[in-house]
Amino acid sequence: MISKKTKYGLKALGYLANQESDLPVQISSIAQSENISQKFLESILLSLKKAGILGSKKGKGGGYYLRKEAKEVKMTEIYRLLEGPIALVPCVSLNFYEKCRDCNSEETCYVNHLMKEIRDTTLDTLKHKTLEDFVLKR
Amino acid sequence: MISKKTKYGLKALGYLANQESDLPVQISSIAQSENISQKFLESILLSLKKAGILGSKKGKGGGYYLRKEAKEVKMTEIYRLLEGPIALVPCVSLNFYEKCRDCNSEETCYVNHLMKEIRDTTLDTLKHKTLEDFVLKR
DNA sequence: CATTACCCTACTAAATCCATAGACTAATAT
DNA sequence: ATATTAGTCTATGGATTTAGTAGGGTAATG
Repeated sequence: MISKKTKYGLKALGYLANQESDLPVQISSIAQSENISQKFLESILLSLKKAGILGSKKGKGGGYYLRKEAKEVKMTEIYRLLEGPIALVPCVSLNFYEKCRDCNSEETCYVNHLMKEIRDTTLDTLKHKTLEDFVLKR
Repeated sequence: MISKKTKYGLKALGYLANQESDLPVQISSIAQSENISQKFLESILLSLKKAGILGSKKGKGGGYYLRKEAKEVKMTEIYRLLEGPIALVPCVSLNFYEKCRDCNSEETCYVNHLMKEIRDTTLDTLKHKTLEDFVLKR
């Protein structure tokens, strides 16, 4: 299960990607359209900005906007940024690896093997996705 | 990320599946071999028993044992029992479905579509797995 | 000067992980 | 038979972490 943070972040990014113009969109618009707590969304967008995915502009006419084209924004990047590891267990994570304290050998660990398989399949579907897949065809 | 409960449960089931004989195995043996807090493991095994996967025998020579053959124990069943939904979001869960409060249409929800894809792929790998896949070849 | 992002803090609520302690039950030894 | 012991059952509680909410103030921009 992913956190609300991730879900909201994805929805917000989708909303921005579906924008006609490149003008900044203010937080309140996104929050309202996507039914997200504005304050919570604030912190999410901020972290996306710090990661370089979003840009922002203060003052009148300000708001958030995508810094790259939608097809340049990789889904794996977003997911790892918002949610963290894609793997279901730290010991099979590529970007957030951690050794299990409770098992001495990963080679003989059944759980390890199974989780590796799952990681690979979800990674496979995520790898080929970008924000552009969130843009609705019209 | 799965919980420790799920991880420990899987490891314990694997341990039982790898047993030579059908004799009950006591909690302490499993806990020791797999480096799991014995008391925590107790509650996990109990829930597996209540679900009909494990049987138990009290008193001297007692312990826990598999009630079915390893290949009869489906991985999807175990996962749902220990961890809950396989889906990453309630609105795409088959067994634990819940409507999102924040979106009105699932058809036009980007997140929904993406998460459905991920669900299908992990379900695909889990579907063909049983406890037998945890038995080490020798 | 109005608008909007930015930043900080503190709180609540829930879940996770695990410890502790005792009750109960069945097999074994005497 | 009876006592003993190995083991499961049950319940509770607590420490820690995480998710999410809320408020209020600051800084930049038009």
